[in-house]
Amino acid sequence: MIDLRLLREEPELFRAGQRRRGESPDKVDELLRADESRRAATQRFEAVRAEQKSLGKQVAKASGDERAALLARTKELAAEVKTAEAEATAADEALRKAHLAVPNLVQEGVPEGGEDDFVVLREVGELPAIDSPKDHLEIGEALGAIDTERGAKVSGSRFYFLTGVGALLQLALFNMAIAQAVEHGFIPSITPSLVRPESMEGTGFLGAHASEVYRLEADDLFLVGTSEVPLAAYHSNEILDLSAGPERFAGWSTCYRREAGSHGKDVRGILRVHQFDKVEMFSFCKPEDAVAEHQRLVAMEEEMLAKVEIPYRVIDVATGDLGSSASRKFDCEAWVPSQGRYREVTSTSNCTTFQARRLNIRYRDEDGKPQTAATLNGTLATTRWLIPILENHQQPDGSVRVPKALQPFLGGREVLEPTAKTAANA
RNA sequence: GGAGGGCUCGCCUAGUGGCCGAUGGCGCCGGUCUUGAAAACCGGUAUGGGGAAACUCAUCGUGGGUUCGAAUCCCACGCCCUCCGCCA
Repeated sequence: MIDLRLLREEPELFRAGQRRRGESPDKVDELLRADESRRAATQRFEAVRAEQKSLGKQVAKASGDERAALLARTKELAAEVKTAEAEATAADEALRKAHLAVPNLVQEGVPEGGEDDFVVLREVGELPAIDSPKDHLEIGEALGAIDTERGAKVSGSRFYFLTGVGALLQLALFNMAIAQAVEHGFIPSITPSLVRPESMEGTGFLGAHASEVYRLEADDLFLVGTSEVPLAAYHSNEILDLSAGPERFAGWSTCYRREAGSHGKDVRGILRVHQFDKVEMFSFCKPEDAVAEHQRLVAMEEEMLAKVEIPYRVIDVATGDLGSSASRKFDCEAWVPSQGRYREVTSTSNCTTFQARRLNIRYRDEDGKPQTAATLNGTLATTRWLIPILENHQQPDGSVRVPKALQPFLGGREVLEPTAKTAANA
């Protein structure tokens, strides 16, 4: 939710923001009107309510004819109050709807356009020279690491088993991510994967992405698509102490996505799946620190990518491809040799105060007054990372070299060898 | 699945129809005292909306109802806790 005070003062700022996103500025004007009629309705209600209260006090003291006369008047008022209140409530609801419809203000400098109009900020690392590279699934199957056939048998398409070194590799990667997060002052956390509707709603995932979300109808709970949801909701309706700096979390959770509308896209292997694991960073900070915090999160992601020795590029996502909460988004895309292109492996968004306003997350400023906090999120590692790791480090004999930084987390293993016969096939 | 208890201002708590936005304690902030601190004492200390301001309105888990008037009475729901059963 955007800042209504700022909207009243500088509506043009938000109209321009809508145009930059490629959306109509009409929503901004609708919001302005809703805001105005809510204030008018509120004032009408408050006026009659104030009268009712003061007359009510007189009734308590009065007696006899005086009391009877007052009662007659207050009875009329009671009806007026009731209608005025109903109108105020309706105006409130209308404002809320209009408020939710306006996305966050886009940060200065974000490239304009759609999905393909991102700007490449930098490319890091040398692309490996691999003759006819095998893809991650072929490598993974030879290593006895990935089993999509049985995943499909047991759970359906876009499901998989990680087995043997596949399971170990993911655990190693995630442990390395958590270790790095702890080293940088993030609070390691393991979060719920099922959340209540208000948590889902508060983080904005029931808006445009509602069809992406699994819902357990019998219990009215949602399966999260990212631990951003529980981490953001963690401090909902709280006033934080940010005097010592941002509060940072690294949450490890399983993530679930319906992948509705992506039928036939990226169907091979584990690139696009219904269930995966992820370590997600999440920061609560003061709004003035958000831009610096965003850079910090990108730096964390790049540190991880450097550790697994994968070539990547960082892109500045264009306005039309931003989520409604984000003011700016940087993605890191890893080189995938079998596809000869970069694929997204991390994404970090600066949500400024947009998400926190909706979740009612505040902090106290120097004067002790509550102010809306800023929130940011970013990926530190996911199951998808196994793809560039396996592919970039594949060797002609079918083995896979383990990046140095990862070796301690794999019991010192330097190479993953193919198994003639995997345990699963035995 | 069954039975019971609870939900009030950071925490604990008082409050059974008007004098209640709400008591007291703890904590926190400021002051007095002190070389300094502690103790003691004094004062302050919820959030949001509207208003230039004076001020005003809302909020006692949520939503409805009764009433001129509800933290307080009635109904429904939510959540938390305990016990029993079942499962792990």
